[in-house]
Amino acid sequence: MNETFVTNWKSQVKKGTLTFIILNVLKNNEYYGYELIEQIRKHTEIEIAEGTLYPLMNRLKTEELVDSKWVEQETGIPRKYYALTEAGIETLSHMNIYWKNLEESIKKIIK
Amino acid sequence: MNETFVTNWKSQVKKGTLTFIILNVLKNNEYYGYELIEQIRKHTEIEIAEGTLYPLMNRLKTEELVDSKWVEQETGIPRKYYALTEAGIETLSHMNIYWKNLEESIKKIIK
DNA sequence: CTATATACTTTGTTATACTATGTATTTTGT
DNA sequence: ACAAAATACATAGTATAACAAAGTATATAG
Repeated sequence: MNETFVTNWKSQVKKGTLTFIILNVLKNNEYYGYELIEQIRKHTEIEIAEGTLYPLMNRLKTEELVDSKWVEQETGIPRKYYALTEAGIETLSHMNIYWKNLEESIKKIIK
Repeated sequence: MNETFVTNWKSQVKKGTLTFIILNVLKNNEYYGYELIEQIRKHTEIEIAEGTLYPLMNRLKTEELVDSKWVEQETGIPRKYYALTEAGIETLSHMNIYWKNLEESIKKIIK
C-alpha cells in the first residue's frame, strides 16, 4: 500500500468537500470556528486543521455565502459566529444537487 | 447564487475524487486514456479535461498504482492501456473505506 | 505556576485541476 | 478531393485550497 499517497489523497478529497460540509452544518445553526472543528471531529472521521478552517471561513465571507458576528463571552475569548446568507442558502442547494449526482455516479462505478 | 463560486467548487471537488474514480474504473478492466474520459463522461456527469487526465495517469504510474503498455492498432494511433498493480488494488481498498466513511458522514450532516 | 485547552490569525509550502497549445493520425461531411 | 472534426497522447503555466507551523491572548486544571 502506498501510505503517503493515501494521506495526500485524503487531503485532496477535502478540497471542496470541506466547504460543502461547513455550509451544510451552518444550514441548521450558527456556529463559531473552533466549535465547527470540534463538532465535525466528534460526529465524523474528518479532521480539520485550524489553518484550514479560518482561511476557509474568510473565503466564504468574501464570497458572501456566510456572515459573521463577534460575540463577547462572560468569561473567555470572544467568539466569531457564522451564519449562512440568502446567497449561501441558494448556492448550497445547487451544490447539494451536484453532490447527490456525484455520489450516485461514484456508487455506480465502485460496484 | 454565486455562480463562479460553484464552478470553482466543482473543480475543487474533482481534486481527489478523480483519482478515486479512475482507480475504481480500472478495477474491472484495462482502459486507455481517451477511453477513460469517454467512459466517465457517458456514465456520469463528470467531465475530465485531457490536460487533467494524462498528468494524472503519469502520477499514478510514478506512484506505482497503475502500469501501462502501448498497444499498436491495425489502423489509427497506438493506445496506451492502463491497469491496476497489486499496490494499486490494495491502496484502492483503503481509499474505498475512507470514501464510504466520508459519504456517510456527509449524508448525516446534510439531513 | 506551569501546562493544557480555548479561540482566532497569518505565512509559506505543496499538490492538483484546468486552460491552452502542440503533435500526429483517421474519419466524416460536402 | 479537401477541410473539418474526432481520435490519442503530451506538456507548460496558472490558480486554488489544505496543511504545517508559528503567533497572539485568555482561562482552567493539576
